[in-house]
Amino acid sequence: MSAPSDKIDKVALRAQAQRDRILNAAQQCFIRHGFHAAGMAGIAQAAQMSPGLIYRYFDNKNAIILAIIERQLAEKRANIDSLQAQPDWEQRICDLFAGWQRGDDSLMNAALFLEMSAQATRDPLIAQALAAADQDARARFLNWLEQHAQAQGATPDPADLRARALALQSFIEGLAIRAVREPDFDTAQVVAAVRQLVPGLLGSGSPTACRSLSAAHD
Amino acid sequence: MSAPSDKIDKVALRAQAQRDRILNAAQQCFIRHGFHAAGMAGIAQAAQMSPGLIYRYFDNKNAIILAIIERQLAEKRANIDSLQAQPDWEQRICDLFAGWQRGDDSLMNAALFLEMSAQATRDPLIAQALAAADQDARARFLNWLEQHAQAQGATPDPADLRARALALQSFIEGLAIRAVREPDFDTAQVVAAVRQLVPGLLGSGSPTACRSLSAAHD
Amino acid sequence: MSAPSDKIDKVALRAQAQRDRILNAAQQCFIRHGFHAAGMAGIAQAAQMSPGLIYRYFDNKNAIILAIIERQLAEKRANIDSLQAQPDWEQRICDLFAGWQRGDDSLMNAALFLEMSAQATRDPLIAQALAAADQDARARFLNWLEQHAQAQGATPDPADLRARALALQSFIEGLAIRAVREPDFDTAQVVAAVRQLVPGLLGSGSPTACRSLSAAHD
Amino acid sequence: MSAPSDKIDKVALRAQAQRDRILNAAQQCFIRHGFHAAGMAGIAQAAQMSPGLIYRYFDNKNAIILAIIERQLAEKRANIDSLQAQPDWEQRICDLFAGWQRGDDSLMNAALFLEMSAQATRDPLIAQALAAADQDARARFLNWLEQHAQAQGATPDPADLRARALALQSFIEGLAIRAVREPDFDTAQVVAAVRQLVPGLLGSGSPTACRSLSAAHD
DNA sequence: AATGAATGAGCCTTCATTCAT
DNA sequence: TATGAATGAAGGCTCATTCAT
Repeated sequence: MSAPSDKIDKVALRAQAQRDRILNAAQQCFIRHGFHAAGMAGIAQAAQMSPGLIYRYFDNKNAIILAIIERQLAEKRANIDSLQAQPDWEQRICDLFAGWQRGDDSLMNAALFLEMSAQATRDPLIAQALAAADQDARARFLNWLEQHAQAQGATPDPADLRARALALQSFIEGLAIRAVREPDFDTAQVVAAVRQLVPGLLGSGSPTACRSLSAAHD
Repeated sequence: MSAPSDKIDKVALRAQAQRDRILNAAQQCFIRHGFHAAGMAGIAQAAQMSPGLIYRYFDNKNAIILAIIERQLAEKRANIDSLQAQPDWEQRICDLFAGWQRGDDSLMNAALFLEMSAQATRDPLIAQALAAADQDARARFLNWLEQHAQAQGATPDPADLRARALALQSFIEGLAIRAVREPDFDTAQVVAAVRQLVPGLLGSGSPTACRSLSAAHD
Repeated sequence: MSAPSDKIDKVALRAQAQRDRILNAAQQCFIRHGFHAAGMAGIAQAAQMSPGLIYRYFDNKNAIILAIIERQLAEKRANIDSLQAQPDWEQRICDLFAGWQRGDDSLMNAALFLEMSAQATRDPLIAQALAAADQDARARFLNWLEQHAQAQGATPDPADLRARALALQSFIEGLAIRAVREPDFDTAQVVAAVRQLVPGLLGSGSPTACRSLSAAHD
Repeated sequence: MSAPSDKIDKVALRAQAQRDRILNAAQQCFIRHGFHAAGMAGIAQAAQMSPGLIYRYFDNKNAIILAIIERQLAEKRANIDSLQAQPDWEQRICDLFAGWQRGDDSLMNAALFLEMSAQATRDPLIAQALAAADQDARARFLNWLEQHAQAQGATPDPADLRARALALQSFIEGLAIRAVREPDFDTAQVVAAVRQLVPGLLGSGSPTACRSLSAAHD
């Protein structure tokens, strides 16, 4: 005979599985139609369950959106981690971009990212979640740049590092938009663009060098 | 005595004024609530007219969305032009960013830009309009970089230039997202970030130079 | 100088001309789209005037419908008169039918006749007008049959005559429906059908006529 | 234990019941107000359900109209069949007429018939359905007349028979209009009218028969 | 007399949510 | 737990009618 805790676990496990099934279905629908245009009926069908059942696992549609967003943000964090872990980060960014172009669901989906960002403009709860994720992402970028600099024996200005982290973040998000907008874009160009920019970011840590470059223009 | 063309002009002028009033109201509503959640009733109220009257000037809600998008794209083009014209383009980008943060309607509104991009995922007409604007923008960026390089007597690889144009475009769009997401962000950081990145973009054109620079520090 | 009554006449004449222009336009629209689906805007355009002006000559749309109906009923009466006047009434009915098929506006239009009949089901005012016209038509038919019988020296039962008048009326209206429903119908068949029925109606006095007619077909 | 087909049957049965409830409500509303003026809200109220529910069973209002029309046409066919089956068809026609006067819903409703005919002028789909039903009805009339003639040993001209079928059809439809227009009409007159006309139609082509019949009434 | 811009009530339809089974 | 029928509040849009000019 099974202990009562076993049963509880089993129940909880099943509940989580149901939640996941709903979230997967919802994500698929949201990507295809957007948060608003995707209907609960469609989500239910995609999840192969009745519309009513969804409400046993989520309070309402907005709760699903919120959950999806949180899942995506976790995904994003994982991506950043892998970006950091991989030695050839240029290639990693290019892989990210290719995944975005493919509309890969397993990665932080780019279309969903736009939807989320737009939604955050209105829903303070979502805005807050995104802001937190942003802070986290930038902190990781910063940490990464710091380690990189230290590995090179450089001691860059902290403010300078923050600026670079911000630049890196902006650039990557800009690439996400590009992936959505030009799904047939040649990835090779992106590689080149990344090669153009990111060395400058990780680069010497000597703003002077950079500055001298621009100074040379004057 | 008044010429008949006078009256025609006046009528046409008033019609255009009405269209503008509707578009301004709609833009306001769209920014606040999104394309879908914004209702015709709300737009009518914001435009201080009855809902029915709107349909004298626009076929339907979608036509309004399209018109708004086209207006925004024109705005975007103007921004790029001004970016090109101004000698201190770093400052110009920072100004852009500040405008985005303020949610300035007169500029290409950043929240609207997200909404548009999300909508383009589903509506082919919008996707097409955005794609055309993107091509145009990149061509302008490219032209700008070319002129800049020529002014320096450099003859960079065309593929290289295309990559830089793409990078510039992505970075600026990434900044737009940032502006929406962190309305209270310190602009000073952005200035620094721009200083970090853009010189690398405009830079003499030899990525080797860039790399050798950073190599020089090792 | 003109007498004041002259001016009044001129004004009244112009008013009547305007009313007619509106009615003609409305009739055209009603036939094409039906009472409900025809809009005041369309009627105004067809009448080459502004929508607002129509309300100077008619209280509202329903008044126009009513006026159209009354005009049609007058038309109908004229048709019956001509039916009576013409010696070859068989041919006259066939002509009527052909006119209905053509959708001839100058005759009592068949499509309009259906619209009117349907409307009479709901609007008591219209029902009353139609009922009066029906009474009138039947009286004329009756009178016609009486004269026909007297011309043949017969003295049929008045109840019998009433029944025949009713039959004639029903048959003709049934033909109107047929004309609307089968616009490409061969008129020859209708001629034959008329030959079949109407002699039976007129015929109590002249069996020979009846026989010779059908004999002519064999 | 219940077979799964049991449940499926029950569901399908209920669905059909709901469809019928809607159609009955719609028919009632359409008769009272016409296709256009009858609102979905009214139909829903008459069917004692919410407006939204109707759309689970019908795609849109037009689908309801179509379904109503098809139901009416089936009714019409049944009426013709019963007309043919009954020995005393004169009486049957009179019964029909009385039913039309009563606005009997179970029979082919006369007011609805007008509405349908008017609608067919504009909607090609409806026109087609009505045309098909007309062909069918006329074929049945024709068959009926043929059998009748053969029973009498007569061999009438086929063209002649077609003409009679057309005449019969027109006359009956004309009676339907009359029923709508004069709901208080004395049915006795109709009986007489029918007696006047129909013998001529069924008659072997021998006017003597025609004459002797009407002479028998005097 | 004439215009046509403006109104606003009302229509058809959708969809998140609930509830009886 | 699961279903899916049922609800009803909006939403987009039309159109008869009015009114300032």
